Amino acid sequence: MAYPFIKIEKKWQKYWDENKTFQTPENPDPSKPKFYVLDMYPYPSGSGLHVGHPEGYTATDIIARYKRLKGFNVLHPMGWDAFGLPAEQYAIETGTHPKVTTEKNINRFREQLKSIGFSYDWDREVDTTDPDYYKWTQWIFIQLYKKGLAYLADVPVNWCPVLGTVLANEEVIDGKSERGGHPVYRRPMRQWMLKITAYADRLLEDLEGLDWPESTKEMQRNWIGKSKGAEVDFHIENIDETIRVFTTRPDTLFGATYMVLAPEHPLVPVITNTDNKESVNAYIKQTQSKSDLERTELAKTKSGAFTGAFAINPVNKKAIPIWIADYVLMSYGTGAIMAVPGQDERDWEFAETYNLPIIRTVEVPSNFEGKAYTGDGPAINSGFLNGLHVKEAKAKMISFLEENKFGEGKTNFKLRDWLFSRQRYWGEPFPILHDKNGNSTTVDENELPVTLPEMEDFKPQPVADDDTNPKPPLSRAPESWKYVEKDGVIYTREFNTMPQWAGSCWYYLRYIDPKNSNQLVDGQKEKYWMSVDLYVGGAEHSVLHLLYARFWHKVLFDLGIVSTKEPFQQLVHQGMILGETEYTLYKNASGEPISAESCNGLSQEELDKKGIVGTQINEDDITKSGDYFILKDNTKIRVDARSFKMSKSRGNVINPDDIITNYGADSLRLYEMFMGPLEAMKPWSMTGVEGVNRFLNRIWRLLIKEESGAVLEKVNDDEVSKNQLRELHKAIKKVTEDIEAMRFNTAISAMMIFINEAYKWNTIPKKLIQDFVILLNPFAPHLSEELWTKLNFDRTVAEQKWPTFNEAYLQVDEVEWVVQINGKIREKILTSKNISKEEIEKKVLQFGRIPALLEGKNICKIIVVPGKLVNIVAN
RNA sequence: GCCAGAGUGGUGGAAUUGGUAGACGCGCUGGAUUCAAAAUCCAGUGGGAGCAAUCCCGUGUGGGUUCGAGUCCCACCUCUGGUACCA
Repeated sequence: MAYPFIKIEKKWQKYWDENKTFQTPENPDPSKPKFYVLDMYPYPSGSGLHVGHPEGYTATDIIARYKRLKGFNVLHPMGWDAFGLPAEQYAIETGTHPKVTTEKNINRFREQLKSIGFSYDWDREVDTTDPDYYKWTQWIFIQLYKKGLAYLADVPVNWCPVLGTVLANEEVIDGKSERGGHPVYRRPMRQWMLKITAYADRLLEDLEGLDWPESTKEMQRNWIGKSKGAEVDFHIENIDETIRVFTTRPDTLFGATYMVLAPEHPLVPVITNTDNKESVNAYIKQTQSKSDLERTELAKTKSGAFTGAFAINPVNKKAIPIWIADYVLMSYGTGAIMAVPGQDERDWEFAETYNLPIIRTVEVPSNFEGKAYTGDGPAINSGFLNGLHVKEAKAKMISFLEENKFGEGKTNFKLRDWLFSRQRYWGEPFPILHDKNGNSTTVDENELPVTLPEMEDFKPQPVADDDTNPKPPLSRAPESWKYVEKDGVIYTREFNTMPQWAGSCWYYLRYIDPKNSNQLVDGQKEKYWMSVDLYVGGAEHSVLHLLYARFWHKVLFDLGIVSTKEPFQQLVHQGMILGETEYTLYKNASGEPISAESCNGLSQEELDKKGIVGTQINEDDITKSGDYFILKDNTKIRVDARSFKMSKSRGNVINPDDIITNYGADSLRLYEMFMGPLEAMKPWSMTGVEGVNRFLNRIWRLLIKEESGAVLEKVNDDEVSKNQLRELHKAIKKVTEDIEAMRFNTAISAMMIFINEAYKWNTIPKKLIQDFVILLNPFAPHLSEELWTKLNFDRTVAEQKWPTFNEAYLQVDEVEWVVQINGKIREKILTSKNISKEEIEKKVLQFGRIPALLEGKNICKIIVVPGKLVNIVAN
């Protein structure tokens, strides 16, 4: 019989709610240390919570409850990232206002989170779509604007026709939108930009001090993409123009045999001669018509066109041909390069395609077989640089360029300014007014927020062609909203809205002071709570959210609003939870089973074409042979064993509500933590859930009479035995250390070991079990509170102190040594723990089979690892 | 291609600084209980040889360092995530 988890969990959730058990006081006791533990707040989607959410949330909840018991003031809040495309798409499809859907979804999410028993301070909830919240998002934008960090610009943007909006570079992956995977095209548009590039160096440098996963820091470094080199001016033969190029390899200037401009480079029409005009224009047209997707897909072979013009290499005055090619991007560097095929793989490929000369300027190693050589070596064919290695040659060339005014040393970043406007309805309106001459100004700060107008039709409008600018939904807002009179001048409001990232750039600050109507956050409170001590969330935000939030935080730091350089001191990503492992048997068109290796590497399309169907089969029908699974009754047939990402279409989605109903919230929490390391990707297993549920039942039955619910007689006031004390303190030590290191799986295993031991005891002293119930509390808070009450202990677990372990209790009188001969275990021997090195050596040589095994051998050496192992080296 | 991380039983995963590989859970096998089943409890469970004591093999592969390697070094293979002409 299962313990009555439904009743227990409801009871305690209600208790916590009514007593505001986990409320963080407005003015916390300053004598206590603080701990700010933050979850990445969810987007409240219509499908509710999935099992991925409670993974990170349980981890932080364990930490929060543990830290409270440890005597910390804990800030552990939750809120909603509620602006964004899905609510709006849904609204468009159903005609329901996004506000309505959002509210409904938020209520559902809140209810679900409460049903898992998370210890959030619900009085600090934030909602990015709440005007009281986005008032401050708008306020921050005004500060950015005032600092010159927000500007309007005509720039080539990522236009996604399906979504009817532009996207930031970070939101485009392989030429497709990050959300939904729709194609993205380049087109020029006048848009709001945020000058994140002004903070590039600081965003890069300050990564150093952060306790973040190395991979995430590396991703941000790559995204910022700092590279040092030089800019060099090339005069154009017979035309009074110069073209500036950026290169990271100024040392290879002698090997520049041609030059390439991006097709969009402004000097292309100027320098192209009449003979080549037609082919150049044709090439430009060809590149323009491609989407980003096609452009990357077709990037296998290099293409380009000759302009007919020549540039003069400043270092040797040689004339080199100028080409245009789409492998040079207008958006990076100067949009022009000097091509050095000898030392650059792309240039080599292009030179091969168009038969352009190749000069090596770095001596290749004797065993080198490739084409372009990008490694180090002495310079050759390079005049005054000959013999110098790359580093010295670079430095010498840069001073040569600077002395002769041919160019200068220069650092470039891959990071682009952040495209900040979206042509959608469901986002923060910009606090910006435009006059009829095209000048813009900000709304007065005391008139914030600029609320979203009520509208019937909030669909984005498709645009006919690239020359028409899309009309954002707000352009159809009521006149009373659209036009504003200020000092006798009629202004038009900005019709674009902010991207979804805006609200999440600073929400962690609002939790500190969520109701403040005068300031974004009170300075004193900010100083107390910041920075976030632990931030847990998905790795998918490694670049987007985490980079944007760091940027805003630095701007707020410069404004003196926040006191720390960085918002999130420690960051942990929870791993993805996959569906249950599936065993797939493939069958060919005639329905006969075929071996899995013949389908490996084939796409779903190719499988469909061949009529191959994968069917799921039962684990009982297969067996393992070597590295593969095979059919039991046809051992020639290999079967695929894999777990997949949960998805509606695959039908392998696990709903946390079902787990709570069938096994309880404590089981859900415990299972999510017991599955494996928090950061790892791991498959779901229903039998695993049953396993931890069994464990909770075992705890219950250890102490409680099943029929009556009363405490068992063997739970009494007896003295705690030495053995019991040791087992308890082993558990305290392990659980404490593992929580600190966020190794929750092994912490749970330590509690299981304790309970397994406890089942062997005839009596269970209350004193002993009391500490165990506290250990259990962060993991299974409902069960632990209920047991606490049943055992008639004082107040609630949440008000107790975390037990400390005493090393003295862990001591044992006897130790077991492993006796090895030449590294192989031959005997085990028990001795008192205080035996000396000499004594154990002597003892071991006469013990058990050891003398016999050493017969006829010379002992060279005896290695003793105190209290553990003796290794006799003999030949 | 490049960058980062990971490969351990049938399975999810444990193994402080190199020192008993496989903790704990799942599954499986046997037993107890039951009219029977479920649930529960007890025992066993890496592979191979042997009646047994015991021995041999075993942490992706191949080398190396060491008294001793899952752990350190070199080369390679596979998988996962990120990225893609960034000059």
